[in-house]
Amino acid sequence: MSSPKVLAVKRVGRENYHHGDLQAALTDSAIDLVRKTGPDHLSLRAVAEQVGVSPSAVYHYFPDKDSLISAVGAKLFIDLTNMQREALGKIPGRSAKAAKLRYRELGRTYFRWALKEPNLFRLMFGGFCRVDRQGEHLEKEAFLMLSKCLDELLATGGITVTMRQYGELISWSAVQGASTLIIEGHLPEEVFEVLLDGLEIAMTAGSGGAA
Amino acid sequence: MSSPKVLAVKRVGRENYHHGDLQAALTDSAIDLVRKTGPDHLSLRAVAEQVGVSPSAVYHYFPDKDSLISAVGAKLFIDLTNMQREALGKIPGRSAKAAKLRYRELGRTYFRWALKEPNLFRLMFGGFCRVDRQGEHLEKEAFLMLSKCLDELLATGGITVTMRQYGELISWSAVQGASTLIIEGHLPEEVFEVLLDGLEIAMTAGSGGAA
DNA sequence: GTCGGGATCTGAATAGTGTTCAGATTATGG
DNA sequence: CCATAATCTGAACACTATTCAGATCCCGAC
Repeated sequence: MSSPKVLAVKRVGRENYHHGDLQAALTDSAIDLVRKTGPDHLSLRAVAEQVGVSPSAVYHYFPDKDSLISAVGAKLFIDLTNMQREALGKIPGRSAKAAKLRYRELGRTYFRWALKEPNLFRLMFGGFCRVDRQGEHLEKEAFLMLSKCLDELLATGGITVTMRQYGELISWSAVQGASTLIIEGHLPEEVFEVLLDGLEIAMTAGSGGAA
Repeated sequence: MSSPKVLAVKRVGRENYHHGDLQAALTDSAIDLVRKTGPDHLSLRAVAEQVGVSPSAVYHYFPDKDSLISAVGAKLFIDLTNMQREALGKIPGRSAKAAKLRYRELGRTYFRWALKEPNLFRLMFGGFCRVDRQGEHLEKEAFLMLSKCLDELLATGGITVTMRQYGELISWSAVQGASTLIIEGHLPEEVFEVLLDGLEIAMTAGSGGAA
């Protein structure tokens, strides 16, 4: 994800002036720096330098630093949604077992993302980027993947009718919360799988046993 | 909470030099400014100015700005824990109803804190402050309040034996996650009560009905 | 009392930040 | 091929964190 190709694709001509796609190069570089330094401590000048451009050039594509950060946030939400979609794609089948696997993998993907790139996760959910129109649209897709997953669980008897209506809310909140608490050091890493066990049991509401 | 007394308690003598408790005055002022500006965008110089002291004076009490922020974080965790304790104190009784009320109020207190002071909440859980020894001790107290609450729920039949063992994890994660998602604008404010309903039902695992 | 030592705070300086803007550079359409 | 628009630079401004030599004050020893 997030374009592993070379940053700052320059044209052939002179040293700088008009290189290929500065806007994307800037956000890519910003992601790279945020990953290392954290969403605070991100320097607009460092981003410009890494791309090989003057600081003021940034202002032709973003009105200010916060807008650049918001653009980064938008890109990260796209990346995460894509990973969720891929994760689901790798688990086919209409069985109850497959449905449960998909549900867990949805949560794991979310958590793995947070654990692998805590600083990017902090950028997304730490009040750094203001959500906009297309952000809502994207969020709707991620939400729908979860909904569909829950519908399949309901159809295969994986969850009760009563709990189905709380499915999205409880699942998303719990996974989001556990991810935060773990990367901030308030809970040990191992508890996440335990949480998934607990969620599964809670949603089945007495029809199943222990993990 | 957090000492509503006048900031920057000065001694009688000259204008500045040796005012009462600079360390506390600095953290109080920092809290005040973070509340308005957010954990990023906090200026050490602004803190110093609000207290009426030179910027370099800060470095006699904190090695750097991050340490000041960490101190603020520690204070906020104390405040939140105190509010939880107070909330529990206002709901006495050993009945099942009282136990459920206490459980919900614990979650509501957490959420109300986040909703009332989003910037302080972000400071606490946004990777700004590194947790230390006494922080762990404090966290243990908050965790124990939740555990006791769950024990009482179990004793009064409010939750199942199976779910009891996941109680702290699911509750804390879900409340933490929902608070984050709501203050960041990914979920509407009203869903929090719905989440509490869902949690209660999930923990009772089929023995109860709808809210 | 007063005098020295230690704690406390100041002032100035350094290096780095976001942001603005006049102008230099380059690409492109007529 | 040239004018125009898009793109980027360089220098400037106000602000930031951080350091350190020295001014200031409190307190205990004489």
